[in-house]
Amino acid sequence: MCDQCNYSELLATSKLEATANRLRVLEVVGNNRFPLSAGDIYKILARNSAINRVTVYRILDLLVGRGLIERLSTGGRAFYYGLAPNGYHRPHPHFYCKGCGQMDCLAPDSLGVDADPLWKTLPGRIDKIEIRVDGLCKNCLRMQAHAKN
Amino acid sequence: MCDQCNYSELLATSKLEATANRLRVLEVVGNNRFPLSAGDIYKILARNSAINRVTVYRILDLLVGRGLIERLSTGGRAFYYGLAPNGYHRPHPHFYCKGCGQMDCLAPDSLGVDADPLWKTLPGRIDKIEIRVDGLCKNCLRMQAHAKN
DNA sequence: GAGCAGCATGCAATATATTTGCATAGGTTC
DNA sequence: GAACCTATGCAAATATATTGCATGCTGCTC
Repeated sequence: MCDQCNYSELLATSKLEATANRLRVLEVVGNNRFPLSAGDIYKILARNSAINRVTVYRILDLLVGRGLIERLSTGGRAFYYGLAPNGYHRPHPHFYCKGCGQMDCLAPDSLGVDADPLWKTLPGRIDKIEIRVDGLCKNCLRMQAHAKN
Repeated sequence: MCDQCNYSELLATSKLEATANRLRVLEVVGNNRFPLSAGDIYKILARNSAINRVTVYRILDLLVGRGLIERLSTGGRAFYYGLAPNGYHRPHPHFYCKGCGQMDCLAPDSLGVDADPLWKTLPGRIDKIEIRVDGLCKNCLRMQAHAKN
């Protein structure tokens, strides 16, 4: 969720025409407090007005390419999308619940990471460091406990 | 790659019958010095003797379930499989080259991670922390530089 | 040894997520 | 207004993974 980001402005900054569809996609991704899958985003958008699945994929690719949003991988099969780190958002790890498939953002400092040694030794280019914590969320944990009884 | 793991023993420890196929899958995963996709594993196995794609998937699921191997997600669409951390292998991050799709293991200490704050605050169960560094490997970097000239 | 249960495997079909090819519609430029 | 560019839509294709059902093997019981 972002209260400070102005989405049309973000698009403009990236030299992208702010079409209605792009704005809607960016809003859905940006206003959600956890990352969503392409399918989720499509469903949300389609509730209000017609849009094609493929258009959503294309816009997501475009926005990822311009660095406005980031593409996260999960323990599952689909990619998830969230607002990319920028002036208002520091990079942060994510928690993926294997029970319900829900992906959550963790606080940027919930995990101390020191990447310096890596930058010094890796003989390639580093674009991004993705950290994902897999497990069971509080709810699924409780449900599992009940199921056992 | 593992010189110290005895694969039949590993299977036995997990109370799994050491069928020829399971051993072969485990060997391919274990003897490779970087994680492989299910498709890669299938292709390697099929070169030597007949095996069904589905059997490979099922064996991989089984071995992941028993914690013998681990399933890694990439920036791409397929899962990759590597020997799971055990007495001989410490958990370690991976490097995924967006250029060639190659996934490599990084040294366990290449990245300093302090997960304590997380364990204390997260109201759920943590099974695994997956760290993936995305970028371009040395080779792809060079190729890209050439392409520009 | 016949019958049966359990398990590993194979084959075909299906599901899921994503991508591609091609057509159209709307604007911009000459 | 013709040529062109870009965003979008629709249908089909692709890649990866999963499911359902059939087969064959092993060991067990009677």
